[in-house]
Amino acid sequence: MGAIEEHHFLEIFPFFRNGPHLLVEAILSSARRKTVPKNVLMKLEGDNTSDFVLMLSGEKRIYKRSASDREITLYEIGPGDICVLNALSILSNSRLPANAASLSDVGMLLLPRPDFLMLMAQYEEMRAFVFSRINDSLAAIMTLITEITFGKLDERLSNYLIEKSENGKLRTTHKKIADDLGTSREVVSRILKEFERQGLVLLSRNFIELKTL
Amino acid sequence: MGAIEEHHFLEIFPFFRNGPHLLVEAILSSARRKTVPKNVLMKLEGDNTSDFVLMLSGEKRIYKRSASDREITLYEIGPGDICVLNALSILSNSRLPANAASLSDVGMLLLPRPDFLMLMAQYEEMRAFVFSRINDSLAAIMTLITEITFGKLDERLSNYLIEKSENGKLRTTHKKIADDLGTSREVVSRILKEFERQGLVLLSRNFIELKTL
DNA sequence: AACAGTTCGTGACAATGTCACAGATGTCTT
DNA sequence: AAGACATCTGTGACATTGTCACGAACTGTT
Repeated sequence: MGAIEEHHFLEIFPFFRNGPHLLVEAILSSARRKTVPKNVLMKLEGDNTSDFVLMLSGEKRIYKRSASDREITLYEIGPGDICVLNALSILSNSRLPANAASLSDVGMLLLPRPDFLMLMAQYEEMRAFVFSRINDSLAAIMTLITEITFGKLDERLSNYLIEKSENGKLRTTHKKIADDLGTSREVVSRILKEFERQGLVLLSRNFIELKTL
Repeated sequence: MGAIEEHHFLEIFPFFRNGPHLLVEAILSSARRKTVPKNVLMKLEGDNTSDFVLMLSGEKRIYKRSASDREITLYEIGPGDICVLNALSILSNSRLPANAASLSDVGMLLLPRPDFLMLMAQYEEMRAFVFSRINDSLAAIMTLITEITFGKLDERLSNYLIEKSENGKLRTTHKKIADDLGTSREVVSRILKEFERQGLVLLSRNFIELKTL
């Protein structure tokens, strides 16, 4: 494991290039590295958080679950991100209001709460970094609320397909799409089938191909 | 107008009783007081914010609007509150992602951005206060997402009626309820009428009475 | 080839959103 | 008091989305 090298850290978090060198050193000396394999449930709603998380690699999904079998993704984070809910839980010493799971193998830096609070107290740049990331996620959450409240599902789904696909190809299940969008599997299947009838996509098990790029 | 007295401020923001006296003095000396009458649109989505707002009296509604005529209330703030979106916009120097309107006559303290940033830099207690308020609002927003995604509208509506009514009485319109809940006026009218058929409420123009307390 | 587990398709019905329009109820004017 | 007017409410018809129940199709394993 060992410490991460500074130049590597700065590649992932270029924001700190303009900050004081001491801040970067402080982060790297206090933080320990952790890796988590793909598809692991990392935090449950209600859990406490003792460490501030800086994402180095991989993707993480933050989501809510309902009593029945439904879910909705609040946001995802990747390399160079932090997690709003994680940060605020630590800063205000409260429990997490959502679940977190790894979407791929994840590498991260864990900064113990006391060290994090100290850095937030000492460094203007640390605060600016955290606030801007919190603000970004919050803006995304506002957009999410607008979309689930006012948006049409077929549009949300087609945006989703475009965003998630690579080269017009997407390897996933209808259930996973439904869990991201906050709807049910049947509805996704239904709309996708309608898309297929219109010649927009090609469906097969675990796979969707977009025909109109 | 004039400066607010310290003991009055501490009644509304008891959190600062345990903090350093200097912090309270700094807030009160930098802040200017402002009042806004009822039902005034105070901020539009996309506006910039130059001041940090501390609510002294009255209620404010933070909400999103759709292209059509629909709205949804994200949260409301009252005396002793601050506004997450306001705070984060200032801290990260970005635009507001939602609208704000006064629900009643509102009295507030406005703290210019530079002063606010300085207080956040200098005082642990200021940070703790702001973070805990941001965290509370964020938790409320998470709950909102869960409810609009997984919740049934009749339950949401009956909770709303119970919460908003005083002595089982509520003076409002169906449209306003719809705008709070993020649905349409017709749907609210329909469900309310069904409640009335079940003997749960009594409906008249601009007025709802709950029969089952 | 048979089996088990998952994924997908679909009909039927319930809940919610949209549209169109009529009727009811306040307020204001005269 | 009567009428004019704006606003609020009720409702039918239809579209979209959510739920339930079931079976078919696909995949990997034995």
